[in-house]
Amino acid sequence: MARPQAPRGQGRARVINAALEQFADHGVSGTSLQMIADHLGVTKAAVYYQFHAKEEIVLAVVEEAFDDMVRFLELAEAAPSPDEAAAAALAGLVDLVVDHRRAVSTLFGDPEAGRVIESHHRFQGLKLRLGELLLGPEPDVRRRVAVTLVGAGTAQAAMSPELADVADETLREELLHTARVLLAAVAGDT
Amino acid sequence: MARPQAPRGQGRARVINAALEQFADHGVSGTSLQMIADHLGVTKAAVYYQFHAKEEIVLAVVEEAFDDMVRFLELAEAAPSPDEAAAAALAGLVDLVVDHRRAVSTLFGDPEAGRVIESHHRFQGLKLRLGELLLGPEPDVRRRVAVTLVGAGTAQAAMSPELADVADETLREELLHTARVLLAAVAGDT
DNA sequence: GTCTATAAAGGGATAGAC
DNA sequence: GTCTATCCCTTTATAGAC
Repeated sequence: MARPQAPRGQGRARVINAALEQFADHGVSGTSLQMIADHLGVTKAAVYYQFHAKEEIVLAVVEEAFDDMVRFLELAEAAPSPDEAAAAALAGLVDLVVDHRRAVSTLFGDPEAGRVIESHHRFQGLKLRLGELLLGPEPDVRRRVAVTLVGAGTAQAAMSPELADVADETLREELLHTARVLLAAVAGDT
Repeated sequence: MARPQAPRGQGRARVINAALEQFADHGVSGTSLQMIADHLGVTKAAVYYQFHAKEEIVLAVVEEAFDDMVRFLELAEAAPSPDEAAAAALAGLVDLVVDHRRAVSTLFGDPEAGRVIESHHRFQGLKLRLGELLLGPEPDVRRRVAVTLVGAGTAQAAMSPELADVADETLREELLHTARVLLAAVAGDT
């Protein structure tokens, strides 16, 4: 809570962090610029100096996590086989959600954040590319359900209060293990 | 969209349905009473006649689904063994989320709905009871992660746009199958 | 049971002083 | 780079006519 003349030029980053916390707790729509400003101990006008609109803040929050996503998608897409691509995508997804445990609720759950994401073409294809990597070629309904469950479940589990006491590294290992076991099991039966 | 003099006395139910749609699309905080009223083709004041505050609407929406939850929890808790209790709880959960595909996003994802749920003691214990049934006695971290992933993933998958084309019955079967396979697989290894 | 009108508060956003 | 002050709009909620 102490905020003793934070280093200059860090204004944007501080706003992003404050916004992230509030978004996670109240959702994007439930967070006012006043809340963000109060949380930082500054005025609304000070926040507007860094971002000229609320949507820009949402965009900045989203952008951080999605940059990581682009990176692992490219890695996964370069894999030699669909199976290896799926495995790489899964590992990347787990890393992403664990690294952004707090941000995930905003990225995946919030309707307003979703609208911002959809309105920016550069994010458009990402979810689709992830989906295709995890699904593999010609998925049946069983695999589609399993992949959706694993994808959404992984993200939700990472941010779940019930698992807040689990350390990042442990969570990463267990999520990866659980997801792998499930996808392998579902691939096995027909 | 046609709303030709709906049967009298159905006012509350119509408001609940309209609210549900808007909550799912915009979140609770992102939904104003004006939106609900517009969606119904009436005025705000007409909505206020049915519910004296926005929170009451949220409560009513939540209540419908949670009534079903109480029912299957009691059934599951009456099961003779922890394994059978977990299986019954899982089946109940799948039924619940499939029956309320649209409402699930509000119930599980929305921060504002969460606050309303927490502030009403009669809902307090439900999530805990469900957790205990699914976890079984003395769960380790692996099972905790798996159960959280399955629980959250099941709910999210049910409301996911990617699976919107899957029929209720198919979705029910596949979700149940996937969840069972996963929990069995995780129970097997140590 | 539904309307108009309105009060009171809070939201996003801007101008301009310092 | 941060502040005060302000504008305009939307929100929740109420009062009272029909």
